[in-house]
Amino acid sequence: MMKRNTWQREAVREALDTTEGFISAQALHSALHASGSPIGLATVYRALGDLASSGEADSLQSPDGEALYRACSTAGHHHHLICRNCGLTVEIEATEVEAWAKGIAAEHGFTEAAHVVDVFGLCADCTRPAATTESPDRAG
Amino acid sequence: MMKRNTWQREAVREALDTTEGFISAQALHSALHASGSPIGLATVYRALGDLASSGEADSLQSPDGEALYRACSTAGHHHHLICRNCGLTVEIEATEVEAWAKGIAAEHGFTEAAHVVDVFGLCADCTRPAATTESPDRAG
DNA sequence: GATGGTTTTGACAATCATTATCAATAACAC
DNA sequence: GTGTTATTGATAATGATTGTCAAAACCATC
Repeated sequence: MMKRNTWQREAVREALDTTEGFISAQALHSALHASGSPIGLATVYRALGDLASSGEADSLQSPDGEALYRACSTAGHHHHLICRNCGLTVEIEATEVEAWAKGIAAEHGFTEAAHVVDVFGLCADCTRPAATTESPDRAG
Repeated sequence: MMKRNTWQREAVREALDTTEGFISAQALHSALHASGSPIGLATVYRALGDLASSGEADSLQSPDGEALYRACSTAGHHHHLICRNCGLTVEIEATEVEAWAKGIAAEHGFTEAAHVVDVFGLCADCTRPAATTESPDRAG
């Protein structure tokens, strides 16, 4: 089975690149449609899945059980600081946590330890009280 | 609205208590049915949700986007070390990580930081090469 | 123990994300 | 250009979860 290059796959890759934070497959599909692309939903799912398994994107599960994707520049292992209001995402390195995870795992006899470490919060902008005239938009 | 005690809620609490690792709502419902309980699926979902929000159980998203629950003895905030093969779960404290998460969040202007920190690996038993005569059972 | 107000239950429909299906299409080697 | 074959996309199917609402259960009270 040889991989072929299609404009659809390119479109997904590009849309992901130009997206600030994490985005769901559904939202990405909507965004593409809004830009005039007739790409199909199933194709977006497939492309995102491919991107994720090839390491060009990384994915995480939102608290709602939705799969979220993001283009990641850093090829290596890293984590995220995500604003739960506007979706702003900061890639963070977690040297200490890596060490900690490895240590904890070893301590309990575990091997091949992988870990899920993501921090959700409110970014500086979204921290301003909602009582103001405007409430920040939800990214999507 | 006053909470009432029903045998259903007790059944869910107990089933969760006697379960080794994390379990999904569906699986817990099946288990209860298998034990002869006529409890409804919706009720199991409700009970688990209540248990989770009252802090008596904690929940996490499986890589498949399923919500998994587990009775937790430790009332406070803690994390998990989970065997991806047999489901064995160890509750761990992560003082360092708490501090780190708070620090990272503050450093980037984030507030109200919550974090998802779970370590998946192979426990000591499951680490033994699969080439042996027996392969360990998958917990369910 | 019976009664009544209110919560809870449960069968089922509805919703939502995701995956499978499969004929039509498009990419690539020649 | 031609043929082979991976890819697409509309839609159905799946599977987890939530909403609905009348009937049943809980519990304070008599």
